[in-house]
Amino acid sequence: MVTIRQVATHAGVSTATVSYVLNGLGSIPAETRARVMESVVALDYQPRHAARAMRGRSHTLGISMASGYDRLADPATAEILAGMAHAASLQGLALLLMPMSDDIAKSCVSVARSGQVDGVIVCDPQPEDPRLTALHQAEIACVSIGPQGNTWVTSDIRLGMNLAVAHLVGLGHRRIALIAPDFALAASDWYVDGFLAALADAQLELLDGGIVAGGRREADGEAAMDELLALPEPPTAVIAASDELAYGAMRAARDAGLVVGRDVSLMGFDDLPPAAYLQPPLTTIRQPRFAIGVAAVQLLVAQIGHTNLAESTQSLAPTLLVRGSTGLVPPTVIAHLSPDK
Amino acid sequence: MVTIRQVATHAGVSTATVSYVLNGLGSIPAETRARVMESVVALDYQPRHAARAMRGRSHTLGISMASGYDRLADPATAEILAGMAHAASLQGLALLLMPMSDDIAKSCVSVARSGQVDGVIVCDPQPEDPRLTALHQAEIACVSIGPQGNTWVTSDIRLGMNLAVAHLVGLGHRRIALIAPDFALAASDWYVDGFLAALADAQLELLDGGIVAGGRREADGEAAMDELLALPEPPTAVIAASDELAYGAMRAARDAGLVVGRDVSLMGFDDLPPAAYLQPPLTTIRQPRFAIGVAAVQLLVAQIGHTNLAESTQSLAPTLLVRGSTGLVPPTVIAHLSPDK
DNA sequence: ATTATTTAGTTAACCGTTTAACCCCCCTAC
DNA sequence: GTAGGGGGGTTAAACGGTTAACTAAATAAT
Repeated sequence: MVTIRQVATHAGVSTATVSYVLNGLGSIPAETRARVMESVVALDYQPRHAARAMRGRSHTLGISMASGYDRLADPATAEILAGMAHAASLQGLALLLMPMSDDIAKSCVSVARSGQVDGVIVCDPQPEDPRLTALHQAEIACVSIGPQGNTWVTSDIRLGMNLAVAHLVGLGHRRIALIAPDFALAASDWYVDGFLAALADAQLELLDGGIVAGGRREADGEAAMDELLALPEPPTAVIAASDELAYGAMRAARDAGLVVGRDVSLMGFDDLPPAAYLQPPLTTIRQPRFAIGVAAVQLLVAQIGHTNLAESTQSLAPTLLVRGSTGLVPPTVIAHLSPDK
Repeated sequence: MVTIRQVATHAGVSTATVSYVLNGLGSIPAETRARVMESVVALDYQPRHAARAMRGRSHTLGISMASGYDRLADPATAEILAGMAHAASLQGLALLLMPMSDDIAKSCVSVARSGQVDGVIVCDPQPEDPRLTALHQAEIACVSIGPQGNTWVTSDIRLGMNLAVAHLVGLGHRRIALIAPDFALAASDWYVDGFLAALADAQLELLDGGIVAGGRREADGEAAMDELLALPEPPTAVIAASDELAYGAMRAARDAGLVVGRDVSLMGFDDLPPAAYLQPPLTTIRQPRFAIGVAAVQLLVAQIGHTNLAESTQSLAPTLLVRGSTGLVPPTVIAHLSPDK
């Protein structure tokens, strides 16, 4: 274990001087600086992180997952994490996957209060998430991935919905339905609001039964699609609020004897790995996940410096990915609709 | 900032006693212990991690990625990470995504030598990975994900190949080909060796041109499949060394007018998210990724305790997932083969 | 009755940095 | 000639725990 003292002795200076050189502080002439650096290299000195962190910050950001680390295995979460790791690495910050006990809020705050991290990124925040209230009370800098708390970053769902509807309208669709997301989702309202706003933008009316309760799993999407297809006047295009719902919807359409992309258009939302491999490949809205991770780190870093825990939020733009599951509105339906209007 | 001294004063004992109580050391009667704990709760005391880590260990494991954190976005990597996070959390250990500079080996070792982590898990180790040599030289505990270095954990590729071949043989296939993986992969030999051993087990001969150079990307798989289908006597079943290769192979088969699962059987290797959504769903070998992550943490923890950095390796069993892309050998081919033997 | 052991604690020396406060010397200005 | 002002350092006090060494009293063994 080489300590700063040994370096100081070797270079013939005091430990303070070594410290100043290493941190680029104080007024040290180039000659002394060089001598110190030589000793640092010669002894292969590496400052102890713990000793360093005792005074200043830990230069580490914590990541808190809701209820178990299974969520990490989710490709979407992984991509956000990759963005965070990238941004953190650029700033020389480390990312800590915080260990957690049964009481997640408690373990999350205790890790932060122990000073092991300078701030926390809260993933999958629930409405009234106990972690957020506890972190706020302990005055610990934090940002959530999703619209919850004071500082957060999320995907602009409304814009995404607008993109989706505009794409379908561009293909001639006028009867567009929505398979809604799990209402437990923090941003669930945004999907519906965005959808309605986009319809209004296109001067379309919401069709009867045009918004059907979805959920989270594939089976929910399947049931929802069945429901839509059973409508007296079924939609010609369907937007699922998540790719997973779309998987199920596609199966339902196929089981009903329809060719997706020709007889009925179907869109997903997320762009998960399977989307491009479905038959037909799924047209979907790609969430800017990597960018969300990057932004979260930047927001948190900004918050750590200044003590003002001011509100600060960021909505990042998703993008449209056109693949095979959407196509021109079927002529028969146009014929059917024309006299209708 | 509540310190241990304040707790000691509040409880009317010395700091040493508080420390002993908190760490469950020394001989402290229940009554004193209770008094101390009361003070801890009353003052809402939280020990500083840095101060603690100055003497003992940091109770943190480092994770080193090869060349950039993009790999984190890979669903396979994410699942391993989830396993690591799970196992670490159970032991009250935190996981640190180590920041890295241009010189990955250097930054990796310096984080470890600074004592910020007690050991390192090396992901995607390359042959002669500079991180491994540097870590070993610095006598830092480490385990790699993949067969490289002294201590590692990986999937039992040979067993997986055996499972795959046995499955196909069970369906009546005798002409089985392999699309080989990227030869830069540390375990690439295992795929070929395992395949050959499995053929031998089944008393089958390797057919001419039965192992074709693959690669890593989908396009490689497509080209390889084209090559196999152009053989004078093409195989009735093909094993791709990765799911991604299989995606391409499936496309090639379809483009050649074959129905996968009927005219030709195709297997993947990995079980990535899209596999179940291909048309037909891909029969594949599921890698025990979560378990690999768990095992890596356990191996590392074991190594950190004992100073003997003895070799220790672990191969975990993959499992067979039968889906739609494999089926009974086509009767025509059987007829064609029968007189041949 | 004396010695040995155990129990229940205390004291204080660390751990390796950072940094406020100080010192000394040389130079400049008045 | 002396006060003032930097440049170029040094000293030593934190920081907040842990833990070896020690003490004092109570109990057990001889």
